[in-house]
Amino acid sequence: MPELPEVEHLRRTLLPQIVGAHVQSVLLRRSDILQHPHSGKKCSPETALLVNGVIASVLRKGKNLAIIVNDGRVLGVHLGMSGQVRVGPAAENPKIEKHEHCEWLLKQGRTRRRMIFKDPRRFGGLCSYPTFDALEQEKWNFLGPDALTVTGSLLHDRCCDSMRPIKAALLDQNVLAGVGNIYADEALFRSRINPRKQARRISISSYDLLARAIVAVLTEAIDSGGSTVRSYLDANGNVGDFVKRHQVYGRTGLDCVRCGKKLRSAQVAQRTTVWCVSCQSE
DNA sequence: AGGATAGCCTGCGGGC
DNA sequence: TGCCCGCAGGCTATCC
Repeated sequence: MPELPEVEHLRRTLLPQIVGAHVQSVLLRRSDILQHPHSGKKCSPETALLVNGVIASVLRKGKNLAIIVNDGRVLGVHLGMSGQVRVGPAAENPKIEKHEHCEWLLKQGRTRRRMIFKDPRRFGGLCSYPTFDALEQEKWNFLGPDALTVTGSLLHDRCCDSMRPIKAALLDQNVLAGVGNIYADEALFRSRINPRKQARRISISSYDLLARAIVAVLTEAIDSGGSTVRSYLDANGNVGDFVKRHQVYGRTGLDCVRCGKKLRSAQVAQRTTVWCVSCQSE
């Protein structure tokens, strides 16, 4: 389940493969994965999917990616639960896997590559914008600050009136962009905060610990290539290693790495949540 | 109006 | 072996 570290690692592995490449053609197998936001003008799938552009940059906010071409067009990419973007050599008869909903032919110098968007569960998708400004005004400006930039006071300001459990606030992309179920549990464990504690009852000093824990765990996960729980692969098709370093996520019933007590799990904010009752008493 | 809930969707693993 | 069911969860729409 791609969260910020997986999307950021994907971005980094994508950059050397696609920046500077010319988008020669596109094949959209499922048109319903491509959205044109209502306030934007409709255009052909080729225009929406960057055909004839030269890829200039790939940006990220939270779990969202944006591929930008030299004439200003932008393609928003969201991986949802099971989305993948992969780049490989352009073969004569490429082996088409199930759920490869879109594929691009890229050319850079004499090198031709094939980029694919695959998403079995289709919680993800592609979204076309005429400009980066449009993407910001229609989507990114509604997100909270990117989780890699969060500070204790920022988090406190955005949560201190909320009656919700802190975990629910962390998962809300309008509060903070990029944290999902895995890294919410990991950061709460590191900062010894009970995931069910009401956001407004958490002290400023605990928010400081929490913000530091969020940045630390996300940074470590990016460096490990993300967490491959089921299906996550980077642009080159490689798995992420961070699962080995999960301290609570996926460890229900196992011993707490800090105190040795059994970790418990329950539904919090409608998500399976794992924590240590003994350690996380803040 | 904030917060809880339902529904979207497929793959996989456990139980029988 | 094979079927069925439950679970996984990011995000939006809808309800309370």
